[in-house]
Amino acid sequence: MYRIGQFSKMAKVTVKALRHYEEQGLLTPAYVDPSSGYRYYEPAQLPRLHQVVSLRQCGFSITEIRNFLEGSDPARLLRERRNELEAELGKTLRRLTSIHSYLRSLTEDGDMRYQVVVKSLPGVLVYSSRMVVPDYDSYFEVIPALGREVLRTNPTLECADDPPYCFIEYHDGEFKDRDLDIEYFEAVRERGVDTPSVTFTTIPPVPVAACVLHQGPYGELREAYAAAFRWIDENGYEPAGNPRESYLEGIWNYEDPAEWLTEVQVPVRSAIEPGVPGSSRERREP
Amino acid sequence: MYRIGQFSKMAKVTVKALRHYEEQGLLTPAYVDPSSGYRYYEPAQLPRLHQVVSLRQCGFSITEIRNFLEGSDPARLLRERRNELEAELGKTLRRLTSIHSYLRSLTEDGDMRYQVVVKSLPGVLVYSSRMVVPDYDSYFEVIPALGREVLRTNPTLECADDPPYCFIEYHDGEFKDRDLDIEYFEAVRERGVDTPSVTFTTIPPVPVAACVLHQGPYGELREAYAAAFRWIDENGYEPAGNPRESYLEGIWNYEDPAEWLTEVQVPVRSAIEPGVPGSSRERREP
DNA sequence: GGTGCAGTCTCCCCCACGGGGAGAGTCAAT
DNA sequence: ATTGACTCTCCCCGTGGGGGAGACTGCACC
Repeated sequence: MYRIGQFSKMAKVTVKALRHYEEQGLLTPAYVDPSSGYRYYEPAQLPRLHQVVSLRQCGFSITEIRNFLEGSDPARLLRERRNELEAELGKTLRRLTSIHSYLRSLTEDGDMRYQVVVKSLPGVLVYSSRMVVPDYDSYFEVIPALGREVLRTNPTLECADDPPYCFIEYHDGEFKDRDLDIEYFEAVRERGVDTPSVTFTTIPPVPVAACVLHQGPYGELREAYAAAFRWIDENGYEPAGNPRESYLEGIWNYEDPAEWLTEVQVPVRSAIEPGVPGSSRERREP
Repeated sequence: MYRIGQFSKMAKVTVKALRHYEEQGLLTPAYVDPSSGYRYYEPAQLPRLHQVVSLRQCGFSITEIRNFLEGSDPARLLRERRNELEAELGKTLRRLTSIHSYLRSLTEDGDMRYQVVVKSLPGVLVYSSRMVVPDYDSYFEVIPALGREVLRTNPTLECADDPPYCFIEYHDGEFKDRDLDIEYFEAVRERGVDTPSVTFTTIPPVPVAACVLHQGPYGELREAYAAAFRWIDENGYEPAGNPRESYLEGIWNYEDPAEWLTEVQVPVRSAIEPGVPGSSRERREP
C-alpha cells in the first residue's frame, strides 16, 4: 500500500492526474481511509495505470480511455483515433503550408497585403444578368443601368441589406481585360419578375472558397487575384469554379478609390487525391 | 454601420467570436451605442478581421494575434509558429505510429499484452554491484546475499521506500541466457560505505525511456523485451543505453509468480535525424 | 399607441486536462 | 508537544468560443 505521492513516483504520473483519473473513474485507489480520506494504491494497479498513460500518449481523451477500458471494441476505437489523427495531420500540414506562404510573401514582396481565408459562401436569392462588356470601366455604367431596369419591372423590389451582397462572376476561363464575359449578381429579399436580361434565381452555396480582401482601386485587383491563385496552388487546392468579386465598399460610399473594399472569392477544392490525410472529421480544435 | 449580426454574415464570423475578439482587444466595434450597448461595425473593419481570421486558420492563439497586430516582428512570430507546427506534426506522427503498433499487436497477436509508455527516469542515489551470473535462477540467491553484504558494512542503511526502486541493468549487448553480465541497483536514502563488490553512486537520470510492464513469471520477460524493441523500432526511436528490469512485485510479496510485476525500461533516443520534426517545444497539449 | 418578433445585451456555465494554490487535516519522528 | 512533510478538499485558471437564460431594443404592423 502506497500513498499517492509514492505511487505517483513509481508510475511517473503526477498526483493531480491520479486524483483526476479517480474522479473520472479510470483508476480507483485500492483503499481510501474513511477518516482521513487518504488514498492508498497498490503496485497491482500499475498495469491499468500504465495502459491509461499509454493511451493518453496516443492522444485519446479521458472518455475514450474509459470506453476502451470497459472493453468496447478496442480495434474500432483505435481505428477511429487513427482517422482523427490523420485528419489532424492534414490540418497541421495545411497550416504549415499556409505559414510558408505567409513567410514567402513577407520576404519576397516585403509586405503581407493579401492574406487568404478559407470559408464557405451561403446560397442566396439573387437577380443576375450575364453580359459581355468591353472593359472594366463599363462596370460603372452597366451596373447602375441594370439596377434601374430591374426596378422598372419590379418597383417594390428590395435588395438584401442585412447585409447587402453583390458581386460579379467571371466566366472567362482566362485573364482578359477587354470583352469580358461577366455575370452580375445582387442578393434580394424576395423573388421578382424576370426581364429579358435579368433572371431571378437562388445560387447554390459554395462549400469551400479561398477569399482575399482588396482595399483600393480596381486597377490593382489583378494583384489580389495573383495572390489568391498563388496561395491556392501552394496550399494544395485547385479552383472549383469561377472567381467572384464581391463589392463591399465602392463609389457609392466613398469618392476616394483608396477606401474601396472588394473581396475576391475563388471556389476551391482540395487537390490532394482523396482518401489520404485531411478528408476526415474534426476534433479538439475549431 | 452594421449591427453585429449583419457584420457577422458579411465576414462569415460568428457573433460570439466577434464579441470575444472585442473582449480580447483584437477588434473594437466602430461604435457602441452608450444607451443600448449595441455594437456597430463598418466594412472598413473587415481587413483587420480578415487578418485575424487568417491567422486563426494558421493556428495562432489570440495572444499571438494581438502581438502580431501590434506589429511585433511578424516574421519572427511566423517562424516561431512554424516551429511549433513542426513539433505538433512530429507529435501527431509519433501518435499515429503508436496507434499503428497497437493495431498490429491487436490483429497479429490477438491481444494487447504490452503497451509502451515513454517517460523519463529520475537520477537516484543507489548502491550497485556488477557481476556475471550463470543464469536467471541465480538472481534468487545472488541478490539477497548482496543485500546481506551491504547491511553487514552499513548496518543502519535504509533503502528508499517512498517508493522503493530496484532494478538490474543488462550489460550484454545481445540476448543471452547464460553467463549474464548484469548490474544490480537498489535506491537508498543516503550514501553508505563501499564494500569490495558494492559501490554507492548517484545514477544519472534517463531523459527518455520506453517502458513496458510485465505481469507474470520472469520466464516470459523475453516477450516483453521483444515487444519493447519492436515498438522502439517501429516508432522511430533507437536504444540509447542498456535496458533495465525494475522489480515492482516479486517473490518477497507474492508466492504466485502470476502476480509478479516487472517493468522493462529501455533508454531511447529519437532515430530521426535531428533538425526536422519533433525536436522543438510543446504547445497546447500535455 | 400598443404589440409582436427578431435581434442584441450581459452573465453564467460548459468542453479537456489537469496546474497552482489556499486552508485545513494527518502521519511519523524527534 | 512540536515539527515538517504529506495529503485532503475546494476553487480559480487557461483555450476559444458555444449554448442558453433573462432582459432590452429596434422596427414593422395594426
